[in-house]
Amino acid sequence: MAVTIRDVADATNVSPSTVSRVISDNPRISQKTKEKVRLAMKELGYHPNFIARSLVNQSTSVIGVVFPSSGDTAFQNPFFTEVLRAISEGAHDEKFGIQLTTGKTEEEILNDVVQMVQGKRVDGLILLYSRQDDPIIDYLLEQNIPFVLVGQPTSKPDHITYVDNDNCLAAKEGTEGLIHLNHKKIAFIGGVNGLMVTNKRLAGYKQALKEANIPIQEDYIIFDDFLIEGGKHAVEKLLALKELPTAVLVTDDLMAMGVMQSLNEEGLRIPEDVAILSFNNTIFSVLSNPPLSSVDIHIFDLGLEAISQLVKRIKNPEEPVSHSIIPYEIVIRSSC
Amino acid sequence: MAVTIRDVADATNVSPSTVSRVISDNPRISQKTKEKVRLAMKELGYHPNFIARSLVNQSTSVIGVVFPSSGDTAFQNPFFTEVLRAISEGAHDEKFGIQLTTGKTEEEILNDVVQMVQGKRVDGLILLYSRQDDPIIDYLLEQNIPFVLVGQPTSKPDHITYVDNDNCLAAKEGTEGLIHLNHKKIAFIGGVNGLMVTNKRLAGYKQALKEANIPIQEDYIIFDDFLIEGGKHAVEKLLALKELPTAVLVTDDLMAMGVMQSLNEEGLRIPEDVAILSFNNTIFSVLSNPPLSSVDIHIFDLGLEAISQLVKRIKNPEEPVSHSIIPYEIVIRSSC
DNA sequence: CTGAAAGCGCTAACAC
DNA sequence: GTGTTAGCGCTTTCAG
Repeated sequence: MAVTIRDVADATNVSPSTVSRVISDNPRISQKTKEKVRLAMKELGYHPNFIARSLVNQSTSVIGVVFPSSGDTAFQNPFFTEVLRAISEGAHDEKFGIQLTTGKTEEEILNDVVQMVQGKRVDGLILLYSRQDDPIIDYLLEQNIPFVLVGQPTSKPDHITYVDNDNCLAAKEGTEGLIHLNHKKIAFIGGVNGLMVTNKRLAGYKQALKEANIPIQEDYIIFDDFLIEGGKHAVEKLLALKELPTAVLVTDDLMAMGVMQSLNEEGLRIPEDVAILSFNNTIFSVLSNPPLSSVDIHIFDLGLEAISQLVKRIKNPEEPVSHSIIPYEIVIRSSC
Repeated sequence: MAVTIRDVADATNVSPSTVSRVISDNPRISQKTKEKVRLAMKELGYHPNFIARSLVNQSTSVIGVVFPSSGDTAFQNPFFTEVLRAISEGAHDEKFGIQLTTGKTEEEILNDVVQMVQGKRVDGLILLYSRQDDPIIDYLLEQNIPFVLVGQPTSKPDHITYVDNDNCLAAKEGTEGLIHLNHKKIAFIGGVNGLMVTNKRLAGYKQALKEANIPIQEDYIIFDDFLIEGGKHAVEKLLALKELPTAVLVTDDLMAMGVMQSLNEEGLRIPEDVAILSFNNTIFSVLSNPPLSSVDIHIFDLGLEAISQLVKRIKNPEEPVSHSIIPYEIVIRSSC
């Protein structure tokens, strides 16, 4: 059995409450007692039991991180690992632990979240995605537990603290860039339809075309998974059309890798035959051949801001809802 | 305040212990009572408090995952995200939660582990690396808490359950492959020196050379980080030599990417000028140009086996130490 | 400055 | 079958 506060108390002839006060460095305890107790703690190898503390404090100093329902594929995408890295770093600085959801289907994940929240395992959560009609958001709102969304909510924005880029503007600016390069036939390859980030970037793409008086062609708009395979499927669909686009806006580097591979297999040159502008500026954009032009959305900052907002809300439940917009920048390499 | 077992008891005119028994589906409770209580639980929105349960059970159903001290870089390397994915999947099936270390230095990580263990936050741990003189191993052994090592321990193997590949054999076989391709000048580019995986693969490399009567050339043996930069640094060192190797064994795909980049910049062709055999067979080996030949160490299986062993040991403390060796296979593409 | 006592929410003997 | 009681390890009034 582990050594408890009681053992320390007995060893030093003080009461458990005194030991507890020494742990929290309560100023009303004499220096002498503190030293005596601390010595005993060291000698006995005492270490506070967080579970017991959590039970009385009703807080665990652990935050939950919720992955999208394609969670098993998410680990492949540097976007998620990079936000996770930032969250991990921020959590460490704030002395919070992090726990991950492990479910793969939407239902399992909701279940994970309920376990975390009702089981009182976490003090707050960060959601790494935003999609339409997500019951998790409603649940969290209803439970009134602090949470931060990475991405823009589809509804009730006034009640939800989120951290995001201006994805609409980023996509618009990116598309305009392609237009300035004299492209008129520009395709859009986005992640799963229903994801807010996809919606927003699509909106920006359409705006840019509209303002340039380029008609929007629905079969140039394709949705698929944030994976290499997703990019490949998208190209297949484009190849089936009678007229290939001369440029594509791809909303994820990993997808862009798939797009490039498939184009290569068809003997199409990048950027001569098809120009590509991608998103996320991950390690893949540097490694690919040719190196990808990509919108750097500052993933790490997104994560850091999310954890910082969350901790703020955990510490002060009255903290008003806030919306942080992280700047982006377009990094031009050789793919457009 | 959340609804407790007491509230449910009051609402149904039974005692708290009865409610507790209903929760655990104790067979000695009458069907009628069970239904009555379950109905009340539903109506009141009762959900068990895991923290309270953990306190009395002395177990949390959470396992800790320990990242290497270069934790911030680990997230970049698909090896770690892939084991994590497997662990996540296994943990989910076993109804365990997972918590990650967040520290970046060795000291911080040891600290994280102590918090998890002494704070009774986790029932067991998985270490994602094995290096020489790791105080964490000693600590865990001393605390007598279940843990599983992914990799081979540097000492006390009889007391440590681990999951690994036969890295020595894999490297030997890989090197032999290069030798069969008529290479005599073969370099070894490994991860940080001191990591067990590096040692083992180096040993296999040396064995193969020895058996082929090829003298071992110390300046062909280079250690660096499991990162693109690591691979680049290694190439710099090789370029400084008077005689370039005609083949290299690189113990990680990400490093191999750096190696290839640097070789390309020097105008050296792969595999004509320098052949490459890499390790891990991650997404990078497929994406690179030319596609990398790589030793597939079955990362996912490594993770699954680790979590399965850990859970076994958590459920049965008497479970004897076990050593699992996961098979590997060499996947030949175009880099050698 | 320190101690006694209550209680966080739950489970597990031990009764009956 | 079900209730009573004690206790997991800690914090926090309330006394003194």
